[in-house]
Amino acid sequence: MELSERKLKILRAIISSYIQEGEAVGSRTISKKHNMGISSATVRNEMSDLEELGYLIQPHTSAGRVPTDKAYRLYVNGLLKSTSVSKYSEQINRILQEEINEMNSFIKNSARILSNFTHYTSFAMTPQLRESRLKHIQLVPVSDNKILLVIVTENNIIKNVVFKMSSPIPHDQLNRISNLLTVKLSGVKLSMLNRELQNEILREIHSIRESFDEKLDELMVLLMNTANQYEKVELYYDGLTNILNYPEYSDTNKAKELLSFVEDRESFTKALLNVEGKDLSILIGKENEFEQIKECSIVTATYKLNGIIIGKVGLIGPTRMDYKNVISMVKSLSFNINKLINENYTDTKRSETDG
Amino acid sequence: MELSERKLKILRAIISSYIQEGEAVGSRTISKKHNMGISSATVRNEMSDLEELGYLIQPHTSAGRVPTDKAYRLYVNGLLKSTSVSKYSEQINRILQEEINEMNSFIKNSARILSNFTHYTSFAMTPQLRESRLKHIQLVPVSDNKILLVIVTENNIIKNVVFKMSSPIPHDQLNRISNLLTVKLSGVKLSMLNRELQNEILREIHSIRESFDEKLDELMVLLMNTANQYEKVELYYDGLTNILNYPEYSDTNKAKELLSFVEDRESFTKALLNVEGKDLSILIGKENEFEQIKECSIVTATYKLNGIIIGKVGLIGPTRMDYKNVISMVKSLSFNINKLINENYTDTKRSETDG
DNA sequence: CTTAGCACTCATTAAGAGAGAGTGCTAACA
DNA sequence: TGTTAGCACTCTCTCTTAATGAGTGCTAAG
Repeated sequence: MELSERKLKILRAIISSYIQEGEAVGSRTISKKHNMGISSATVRNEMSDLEELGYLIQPHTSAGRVPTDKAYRLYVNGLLKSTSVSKYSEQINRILQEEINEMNSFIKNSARILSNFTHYTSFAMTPQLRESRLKHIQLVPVSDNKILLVIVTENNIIKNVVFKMSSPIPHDQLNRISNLLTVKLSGVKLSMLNRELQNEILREIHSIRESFDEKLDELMVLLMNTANQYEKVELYYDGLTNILNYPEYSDTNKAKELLSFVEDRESFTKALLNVEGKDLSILIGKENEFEQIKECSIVTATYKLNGIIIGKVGLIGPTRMDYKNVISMVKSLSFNINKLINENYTDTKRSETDG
Repeated sequence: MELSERKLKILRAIISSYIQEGEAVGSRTISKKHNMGISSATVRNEMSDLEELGYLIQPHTSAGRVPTDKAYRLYVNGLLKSTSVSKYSEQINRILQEEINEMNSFIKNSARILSNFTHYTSFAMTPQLRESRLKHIQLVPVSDNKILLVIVTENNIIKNVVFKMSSPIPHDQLNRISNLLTVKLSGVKLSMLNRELQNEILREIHSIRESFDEKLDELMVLLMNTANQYEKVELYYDGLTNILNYPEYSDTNKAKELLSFVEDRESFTKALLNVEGKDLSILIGKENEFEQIKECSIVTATYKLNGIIIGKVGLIGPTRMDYKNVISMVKSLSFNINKLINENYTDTKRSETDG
C-alpha cells in the first residue's frame, strides 16, 4: 500500500523528532511543533494507521510512538537519492592529505575524521590487494639470518615483512636477488603468486644459472606465503567511546555487549562482510545478521582503486541515527578517499599500457 | 606509627575481601570468615584505629569499611617484594613468539596478552629509538617522484617512510645513494641525525664528487626530518571494554569519562610519562596526576634493549584491582618481552665492538 | 473527514515504612 | 588492660502506595 502524502509527512516528522530527541513522539508534538495545520486527534488517527502498517510502534500504551526499522528504511531510501556531499568536504580533503604518503596511516586517519565529524563509532578497512600487481621487490639485510622483504605494487602501495631464514644469507647477494625477483615477478598479480608460478619461476631461474642460490628456493616459499597473507585486511576504529553518548546505551551491560562485539575485530569484520559492496550501503537494525547489533545501523561506503573495490569505511550507531548528516558525511569522505587514492596510488604502469 | 601485626592482618583481610567482592567490609565478615580468632567487637576497635590512621574509610555510618589509597599502597609495597613470576609465564612466552618478527606487531600482541590474562584494559608503547644506531639504509623506488626510505637499526628494528620528492629521481641511482648513505651514517645514533651532521656529510659527499646528485641535498633533509620523528612512539590498547566489567563503572558517565581519557592517546600518554621508569611501577588512585584517573591504578613495566629502557607496557583499572595477580602477570610479561627482545633485537654490531 | 472532549492506561516520581547491615559505646569479664 | 557481649543508633536499600502527567482511543458533534 502506498502511503498518502500526509502520512508520509507525519512519518517523516516523527522520525526526525525521534532522531533529535530520542523520546517517543506524541500526536500533540507533531500537530503543534511541525505546523501541520491539523489537530492532534487527526494526527492520532494517522499514527494509528501507520502503526497498523508497521511503521510505528508504541513502547507502551500511554507513550508516544517510535519509528520501526521499516520506517527508517523508507526514510533512508528517500535520503539516499537526495543527500549531497557535506559542506565539510574540503576540510575533509585537507585533513586526509596530511597522511597521504602511507596507506595505513591514511586509512586510520579516515576513521578518525569520520568519528570526529559525526560523533559515532567509525571504522575503516585497509585495502585488499589481491588484484594489485607487483612492481618492485627489494630485500634489505637486517641481521645475519633475518631479511626484510619490501614489496611495492604497481599502485604504489608498500608492504613489508621480516623473514627469518634457516641459515645466514650473504648480504651482498640481496640486491642481485632483488633485481632478479623484480624482473621475474613484476606485473604479476598478488593473487597469482601461487605454487605453480613459484615452481615455474624457480625452473626458469635454475635453467639460467645452475647453482644460482640454494637460498632462492626458500626465499620464494616465504614470498608466496607472504603474498597470500595480503588478503588479511586490517580494521581501524575510532571513537569507540562515542557509543556511550547515546541514551540507548546508558545501560552499561548493553553498552558492554555492543562495544565488545565491535572491539573484537573478528566478529565485527564478519558483520561487515554482509554489507553489500555498493558505493553507499546502509544496514538498519534487524537487517543486520548478528544479534548484538540488531539495534544498530551500519553505514558503509566503499573505496576503489582502478575501478575495483578495495576497501570500506563507515560507522556504526543506534538505529536512531542522524542519517541525513551521516550519509552526507560518509559520502564526502568516500568521495575524497577515492579522489586522493586515485591521484596518489593509481596504477601508473597499467594506466599507460591498458588505457 | 608502625602497625601492629594484628592490625596488618586485619587490614590485609579487608583489602583482599574488598578486592574480591567490591563491597564495603564489615567487622563480622573479618571475624568470621578469615579465622581471626577474635570477636567482631575487637575487630571493630582495630578498624576504628585503622580509620583514624587513614587506612580505611566508611562510605557512610552504617556501612562497612573500604581501603584508602594509603592502604593499597601499603598492601602493594608488600606484594612487590614477594610476588613472583606468574605460572602462565611459559604460555605468555609462546604467544609472544608468534609475532616476534615485527616489532610493532610484537608490541601489539603484548597488549593483547595482558588484557586477555588479566581482564583489565592494557596498553603497550612501541620502542623509543633515540639511542639506536643506524645500520642500513635502503631507498626503494615507488613511483616517479615517490621513494621509500627503509632504515634498519643495529638492533634490527625497521622503520620506513615514503617521501615525495619535488621532482622525479632516477631509479637506477637509488642503490648507489643507499650504499653511500649506509656507509656514511651507519653507527650514527638516530638522535644525532641533526642539521650539523647533515651539513658535514653533505660537504664530505660533495668533496668526493662535485656534482654527485643535486637530489641528495633534498634527500638528506627528508632523512633528518624522519629521524626526528622516531621519538614518536605509538600506543596500542587492548581490552578497552573490560573497564565496563567493574561495578565502579556501572555508571555510564563515569565509564565514558575514563574511557575517553584512555582512548584519547594524547592525554593518556601524558599520564604515562609521569610513571617512573622502574622495572615495575604502580600508581594508585590519587597518586595519578590527572583528575579522570584518580580512582584508577596504573601498573607499568618497562622493557629494555641493551640495558636502556625503550618502552613500557601495563594496564589500568579501578584502584580496587587484583594487584597480586596483576603484578605477577605484568612481571611475567615484561620478563618475557625483555628476554625475547634481547634475543631477537640485540644490538649485534655493538655487542661485538663494545662488549 | 476533522476535531473537541473525556475516560483510561501506564511509566515515572516522591514519600513513607520496614528490613538489614554495620557501627559505636557501655559494661562485664579474664 | 585487652576482649567480648549486648544494645541502641544510623543509614542505605527495597518495597509499597499514591499522585502526577503524558499520551492514547473512542465518541459524538461540527
